[in-house]
Amino acid sequence: MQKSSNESKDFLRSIVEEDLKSGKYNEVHTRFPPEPNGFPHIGHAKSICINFGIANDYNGHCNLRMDDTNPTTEDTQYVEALKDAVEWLGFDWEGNVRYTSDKFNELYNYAIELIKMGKAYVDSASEEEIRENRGTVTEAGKRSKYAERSVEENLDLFERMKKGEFRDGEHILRAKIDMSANNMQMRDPLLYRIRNVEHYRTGDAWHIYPMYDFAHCLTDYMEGITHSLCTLEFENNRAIYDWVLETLGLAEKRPYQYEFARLGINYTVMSKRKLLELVNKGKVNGWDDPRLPTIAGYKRRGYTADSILNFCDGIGIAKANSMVDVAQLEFSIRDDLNTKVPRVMCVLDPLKVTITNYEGSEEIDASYYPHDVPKEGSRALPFSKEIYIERDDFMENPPKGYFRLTPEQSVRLRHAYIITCKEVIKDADGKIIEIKAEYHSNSKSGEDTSEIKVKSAIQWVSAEHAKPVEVRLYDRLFKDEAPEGVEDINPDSLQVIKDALIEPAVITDKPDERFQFERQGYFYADPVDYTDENPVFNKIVGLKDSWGKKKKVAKAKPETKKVQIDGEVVAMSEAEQVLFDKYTTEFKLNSEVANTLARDSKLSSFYEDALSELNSPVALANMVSNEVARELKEKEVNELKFSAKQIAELIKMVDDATISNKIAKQVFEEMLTSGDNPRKIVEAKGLVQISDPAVITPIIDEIIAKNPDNVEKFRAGNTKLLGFFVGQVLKATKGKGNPQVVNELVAEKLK
RNA sequence: UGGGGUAUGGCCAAGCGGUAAGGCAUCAGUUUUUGGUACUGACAUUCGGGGGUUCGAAUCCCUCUACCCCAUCCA
Repeated sequence: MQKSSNESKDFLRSIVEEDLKSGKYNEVHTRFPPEPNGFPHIGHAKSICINFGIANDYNGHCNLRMDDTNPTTEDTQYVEALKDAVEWLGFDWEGNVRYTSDKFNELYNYAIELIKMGKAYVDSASEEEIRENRGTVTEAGKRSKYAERSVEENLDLFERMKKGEFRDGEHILRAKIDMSANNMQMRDPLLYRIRNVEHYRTGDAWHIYPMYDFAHCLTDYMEGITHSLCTLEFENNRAIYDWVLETLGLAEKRPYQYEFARLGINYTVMSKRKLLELVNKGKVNGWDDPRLPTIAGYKRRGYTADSILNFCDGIGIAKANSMVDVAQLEFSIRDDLNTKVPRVMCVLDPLKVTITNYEGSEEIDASYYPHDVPKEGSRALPFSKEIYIERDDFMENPPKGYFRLTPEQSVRLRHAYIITCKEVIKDADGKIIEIKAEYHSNSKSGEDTSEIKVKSAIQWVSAEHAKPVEVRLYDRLFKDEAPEGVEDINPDSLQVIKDALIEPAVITDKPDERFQFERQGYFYADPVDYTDENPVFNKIVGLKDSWGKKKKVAKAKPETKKVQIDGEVVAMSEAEQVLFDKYTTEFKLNSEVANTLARDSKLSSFYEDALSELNSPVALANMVSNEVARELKEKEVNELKFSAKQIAELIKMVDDATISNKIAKQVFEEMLTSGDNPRKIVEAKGLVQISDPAVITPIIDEIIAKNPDNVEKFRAGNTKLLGFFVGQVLKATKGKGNPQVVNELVAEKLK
């Protein structure tokens, strides 16, 4: 579904929309291109949502592509996990899964083309030499002595590489770009390496494999991708992406790469390396361990696809590295399950309660859903003399604000009766082992005439009817907000309760696979270990617990104010200093403007040119140091469509009050693109400013009449609204109102 | 240190010269037979710091600072 255009959209969608509108492409085509060398995690989910989501939003297509160019790490079990993840999230890759390995032939031919163009060469230097010759971030690299080989020799060598005549590492194919490029990626990047190993799909057909930088752009191109969306760490690689396509002359409807920030979540790790380590070291039970941020883990834990989708939607897409709070994810799943899932009762830490004045048993018809969830359904809930309640729900010496059962405070058994504690029985160590209580026969849920006021209703199960179940309680895997590695693991991340007690309907009727255990949280029947003999439930997420939170002492966080250090400004050269002095003393420019001008020779010469046309040093300086400077950042003076003389003319009109500063900027924008004379623009658009109060006042009156609320707010002290009114009036005059006059008049009127 | 990026409340995030959106979290209150949910309200005189331009700056200019990425025959 396409978002309405006034809704704010992320920068990627803005780009896509723009490209569609301009006709750059007729249709969007994205791709989700993981390497099948690990299990997908929630960061992949974000990428999946972006790529497939954008394709869906704009009626385009999205390919699922295995970027399988490195035979040593990849495996088919990972491609299955990847396919499963995309499918589970509800996306459709339309047709076959794509593989970069399916394009090995075409890729090889493109490499040959590059060699023939003299743009690629076979380097026979050792790995170490290549690294040394690459230089450092501050020093240029040195081109390999093999770079001068003839096209024929390169072709011959490359073919023999392909045939498997060499050992790993003996030769390598590189692009011939620029060994002194500031962008390290452009220092003759590697294109093909020899790998005498089997590829999980192509077997032993190949002895050479393309590198990411070579394969990715071309595969995108061959698949007809329009927008190649990847994470921030590939920003530097964009230059090669463009170089390969441009060099090969693949300009028509070619894809362009855009980068977004990868997802980080606190209290967990997201890197493949660290995830693999957790699995391999046995810190968790496999890739689908419910504590892991893998898709398989979330799935097994009981997260719904909808909750993941909503989460991804909620966190947005931007370019700032960020760390999302797990609370956001937890909100997504609670929010989703709240309206979907039946409520049942389960006691995790049982405390026996004997109801001394109750005999026999009965079945209560109890709704699965609370009053505010519009779903139907109920179960038979057995009640009897002996029940179990949660140990936490009784306290002999309660703190203030405790709502549950105490010797003095009665409590309701959810869906059943109110009970009152009569006796507390303890063992030799003083541990409470049983409560003797009395029930109030006229207090039954739904037909209560007892008029007893209780502060809460607690969960319980009938001792005789309850079923024992295993419950696995998960907490965050790491105790550190930004964990480094296994040393930060939370030792209590998994707690297994072997003998929890659950009401029978859950086991016998199986009304669902996800439940809310009332007052505790959401739970999921473990898809792997659950059997009728040994039911197992995973805790998905706890309910919000404002009581538990209240009990915790709020720890004071040390308020550390960040100290801003001011760095040293580079000193001016002598010539710059001379200019600066001249500007400040002779022309009376303020030091900031003088500084900007003096330090930039393009600006200062432009300024002086303009000054020779019009003796208005301050106004010209402001224009040049602010507006012109922006244009001269990336352009040379001769690339500008406007001249210093035209700027002088523009300022002349400001000086003689023909136009306002605001209009001057508007005219300047126009000059930027059209190169027209400012006077001509002003005349053509009728931009002469309106300063006559007689013209402006009625407009102000109208605006004031239209916005009574804001007038009131303004008069109540919200002086920021002055800007609002001035803006409105200016808008009404199409920008021609003299802002100073408008400002004064508005302020006067609003008094 | 060269290059490429990014800075808006505790965490995400809109905003593109005219009243600082929204979500999560937090704190109050109302409803409630879940200390859940729902609802109501509070929560940035200020946008990394400092200057400048402008009637008006988170938005334009200058400058400083912090953080991230790049020197794998990984992707």
